Amino acid sequence: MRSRLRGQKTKYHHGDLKRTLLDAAMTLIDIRGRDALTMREAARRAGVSEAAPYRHFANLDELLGAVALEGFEMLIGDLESTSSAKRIRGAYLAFAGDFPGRYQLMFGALADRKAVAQRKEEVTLVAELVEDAGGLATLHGLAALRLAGLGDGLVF
Amino acid sequence: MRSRLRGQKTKYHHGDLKRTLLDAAMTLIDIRGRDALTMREAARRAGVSEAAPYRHFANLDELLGAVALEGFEMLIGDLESTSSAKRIRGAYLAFAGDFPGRYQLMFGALADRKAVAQRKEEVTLVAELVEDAGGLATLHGLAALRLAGLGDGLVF
DNA sequence: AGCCATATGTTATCACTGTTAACATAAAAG
DNA sequence: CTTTTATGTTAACAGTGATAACATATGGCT
Repeated sequence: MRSRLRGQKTKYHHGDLKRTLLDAAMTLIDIRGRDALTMREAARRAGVSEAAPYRHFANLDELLGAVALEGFEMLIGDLESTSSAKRIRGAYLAFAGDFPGRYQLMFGALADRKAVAQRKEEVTLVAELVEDAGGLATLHGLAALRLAGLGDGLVF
Repeated sequence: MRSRLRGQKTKYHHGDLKRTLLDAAMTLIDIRGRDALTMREAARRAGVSEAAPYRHFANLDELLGAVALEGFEMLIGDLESTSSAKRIRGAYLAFAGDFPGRYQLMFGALADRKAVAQRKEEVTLVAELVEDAGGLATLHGLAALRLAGLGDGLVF
């Protein structure tokens, strides 16, 4: 009967746990870095038990993959809604700067081979979108070096 | 008295543990990836107890930093002993391909701020060495995307 | 030579993590 | 309403970084 009440806090079933976990994961990864994202910490932030996430993500890699995928959707959206080459370049670098953890995850080495394959489509699309704005290799190099704190002296 | 014997296996003191740990770390990181390098696994490979490494490296980050530093020395050596722009580019990409884990560590995000600062000198030197060979940003972008399994379609 | 400070090992021990199994409950389908 | 299924919980396991307490070499000093 408790479940009939509309108070969210006492529900046995969360209702939107997958979404909440993803949000928590993205916040953690952007604010405190990739290593700060643990399955258990995401669970804590979502207010569920430490094993609950495994009903929605088979393992940590899968959660990381989901975060990366959402990142690509965001980035592609940003790039597609931008016109000039200069602005596309700006949008690309802004995304990397605004969501550093997510960005590193998106273009970093993934353990899971399936995730790498899936990611290729998105990366190919991104590469096409930035082709006239410097090219993916150069933009990614710039973004990655900046995020590593090594981009100060580099000019484009 | 046991110590007088020349048999290496029964020595209480290892004699060259720091070097051995570094070698084990580099092997692990290149062969099985960054996550495969743990303080304890390095200790096991060196044949010492799991706490012994802490006499030589305050923590895992310091060990990672030492690996990165050696990587820079190697890379800089490679680049300095190469002449034409084309060959420099080749040497750069070859290093990244041959020592993927080390490369990602060298140019990846580091938690330790001190390590980032120290690394800047090396990176600046590398940037100068490859300036006429495409530039660091582009070369790093290419190398990083390749290591992430995303470099197939990219041309330079 | 012997003595002592120091460097370098070892053995617990702690808190935290990923992950799974066994169990509990709510929601959905019949 | 009953049964199945989805989605939680709790308890456990092994592996990890790290530290403290202890043990043993090593090298300098007299």
